[in-house]
Amino acid sequence: MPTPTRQRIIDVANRVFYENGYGASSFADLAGAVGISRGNFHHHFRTKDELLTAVVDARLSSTRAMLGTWSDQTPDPLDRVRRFVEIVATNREDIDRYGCPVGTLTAELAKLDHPERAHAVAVFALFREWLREQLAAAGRPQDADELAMHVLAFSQGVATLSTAFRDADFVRREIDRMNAWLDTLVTDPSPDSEAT
Amino acid sequence: MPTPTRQRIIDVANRVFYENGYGASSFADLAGAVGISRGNFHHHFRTKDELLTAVVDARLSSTRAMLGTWSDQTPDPLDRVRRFVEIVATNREDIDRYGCPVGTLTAELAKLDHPERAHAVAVFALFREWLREQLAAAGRPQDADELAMHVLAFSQGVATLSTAFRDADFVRREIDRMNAWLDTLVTDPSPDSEAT
DNA sequence: GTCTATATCGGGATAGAC
DNA sequence: GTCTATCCCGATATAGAC
Repeated sequence: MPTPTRQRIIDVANRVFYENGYGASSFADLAGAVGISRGNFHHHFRTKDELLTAVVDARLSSTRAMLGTWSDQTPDPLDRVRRFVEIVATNREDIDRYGCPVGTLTAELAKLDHPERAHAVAVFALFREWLREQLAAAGRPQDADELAMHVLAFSQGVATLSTAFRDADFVRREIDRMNAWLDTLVTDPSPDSEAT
Repeated sequence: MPTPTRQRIIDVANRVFYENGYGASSFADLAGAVGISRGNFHHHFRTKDELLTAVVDARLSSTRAMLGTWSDQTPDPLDRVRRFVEIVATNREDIDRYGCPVGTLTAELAKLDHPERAHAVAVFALFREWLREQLAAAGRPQDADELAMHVLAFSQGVATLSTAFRDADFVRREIDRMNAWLDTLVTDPSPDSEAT
């Protein structure tokens, strides 16, 4: 059986929200991209906010799946972190044009003071928690969350400047720098290992 | 004499664009905030794009002034960089709610594929060039631009996650980490000092 | 320069036929 | 489930009086 219309709408909206922004995406755009009428569109999603909730849920679900795959395919926890670090290069063309899907959506919803903001931040929290687990397993249980936030900040900084300057060399250099930093984590003593 | 209406419009729009985003800011909002009629508003700025150009020009000008002040008030080039690094803490309350003015505007204009995007990126370029000068003066002429981009990426990463998680401790930790990294710059040999 | 009035368009959202 | 037709509102933008 073909993909149900509801799911097709979510998939299209996920992409259109990413490319054009939430506020700039109209029902007419979305219905046209899905290939259905606006009336039918409203049959599946009464309001735009309702659709946004479904899109964020879909992102939460696909992110969970992706992180699970990474965990399955990569035995070494530090290599898993490196796989995360690499996505700013893997998705570079999209990022150059539209930025990071998570960062740009949370930023837009913050400005709109939108009720879904917290929900969107949960996608960030998924990455944060997964990175925290890997860094704890890599020998940094004491400061794993701080380090996870640092890696997350790296990805957001690189994504934002990649969108601004569109410089592939910059992205590569920052990834190399981050990987070198990750190497130091296991050799260096963790900050409060002597304080405990 | 009082501030001319045109300038008052630019000042208000600068702030409203920052807080609500460019696309979500209507002429009615802006005219109301300035305290004039919509008709009068259009007398000063025919289109929203025209107003955006004026706002970005104002930001370029105020950024130049701010960087000049920092240069004047701070003798040591590395201390100047530290002053830049500190702004994510200084402006934390605004950043928590609205993100970085430069990063969020360029991201939005990228998604809108807006002609003013390049103009908005010029604000980033101003910071980049200023940071490059300071880092070159601090003893890193070979890789000053790379390092400048790294510092810029730091600020954007911290700003984006600050908007998402609103965690002052995280911001403080990242600033401390960046300052520690800046310390290593002068002691460490620069990458291609032996290659030349 | 500033206003009111108005034109025009596109947005979200609903009703109801098929 | 899907469509057409329609409503209502708010948005940009213009015209013209004062």
